[in-house]
Amino acid sequence: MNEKLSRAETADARRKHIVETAAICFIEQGFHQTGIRDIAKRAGVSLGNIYNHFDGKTELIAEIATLEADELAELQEQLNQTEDPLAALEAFVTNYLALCSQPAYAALTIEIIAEAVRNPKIVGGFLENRESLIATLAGRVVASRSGTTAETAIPERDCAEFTLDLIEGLAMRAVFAGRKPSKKELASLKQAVKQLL
Amino acid sequence: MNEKLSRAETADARRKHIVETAAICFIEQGFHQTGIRDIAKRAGVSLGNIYNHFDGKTELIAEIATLEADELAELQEQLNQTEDPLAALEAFVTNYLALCSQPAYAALTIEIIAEAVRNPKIVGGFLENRESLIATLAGRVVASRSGTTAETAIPERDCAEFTLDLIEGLAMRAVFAGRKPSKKELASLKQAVKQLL
DNA sequence: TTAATTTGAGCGAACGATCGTTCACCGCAT
DNA sequence: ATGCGGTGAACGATCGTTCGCTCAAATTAA
Repeated sequence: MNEKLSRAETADARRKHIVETAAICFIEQGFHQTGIRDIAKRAGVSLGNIYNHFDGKTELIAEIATLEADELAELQEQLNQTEDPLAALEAFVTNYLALCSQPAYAALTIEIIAEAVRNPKIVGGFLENRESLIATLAGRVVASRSGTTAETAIPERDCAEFTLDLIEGLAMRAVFAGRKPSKKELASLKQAVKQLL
Repeated sequence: MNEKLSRAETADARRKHIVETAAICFIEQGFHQTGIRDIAKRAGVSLGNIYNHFDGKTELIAEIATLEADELAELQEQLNQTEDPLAALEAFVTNYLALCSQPAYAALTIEIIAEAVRNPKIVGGFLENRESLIATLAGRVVASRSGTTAETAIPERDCAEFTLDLIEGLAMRAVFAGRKPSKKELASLKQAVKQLL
């Protein structure tokens, strides 16, 4: 193919590389403890050049936030493709827990949340993807209930949110303790999700 | 009593006042966006004087973290004093949700967590109090189960953690949306907690 | 095709602001 | 007289961002 990359291609690659490097820095040092110079140095790029690709520091974390949110889309797809709703839910719990339990993912999430509190721009696509995931999840919840109709059941929307809460909470505790969730904890989690249905 | 306060008394009052002012600043602007000068100015205290009372900026957020953790002790007491375990749990859910739903409390919590990731000193008393609360909660969980013995039940310790996860998750969502949890949400939450038992 | 021109990636010094912290000094309570 | 709460100027470092510049690729004109 093309041995030489077009200008647009190298620019895109550079841009991507800068974002990834920024993510690494934010994970290791935190958003506010990371200077543009740190990112530039680590990415092997000049200080000023970063401003040729990004409006500023905020756009960097915002872009990372959307990248994180995009990972939810994959989980959502798997959630939809599995026919048996209960099996789909079980697999989702395992997969989403595995994602949230990654120290790098957790660290980034915390930085993003802390920043999003005061900067609505960052929340951007993040909430949209999550909202979409919640809706899908709620659909599977209601599907898994067919047959056992209890009129005291938790509204499926709330049930979906609670499921995410449980997964994220367990993951956060594990990450803070510097370990992966144990099999026992995963079993408890699956049990809890089942009992919420 | 004493019209004039002793030197030690005024010093303690000053210290307290500085911590509270710092908390306000951290809530409004975030930890890293707040300068020592901001705190000094707002507290009506000289810049250098803050260093007569605190080692530095980190000690301020650490002290705030312990203050936040102390609020958990009150909830724990209520949890123990109510005889009926199920009623105690219901009341706890309501009270802890109310606490976590306060925007100021939530904002501080996020700042503390984000900072605690890279500074173990801050976690200090925070995790101890939480651990104690979890233990108490687990005790009430097991008490509320007496009579209905299902051998598939979630371990009480996990059940206690899950309960906190649900409360905190719901509260965080409400705060992020700029509202209080609705009565419907509270009802769903209580229902969910019951189903976890 | 070649020549002229525009475009934008890439660079690093420089800017002004602000950061956390220290310091020498002051004055009152002990 | 001693010590400590209180002060604010000053320090060195670092911050995010801007600026003028170079140069090669892309585009247009010839």
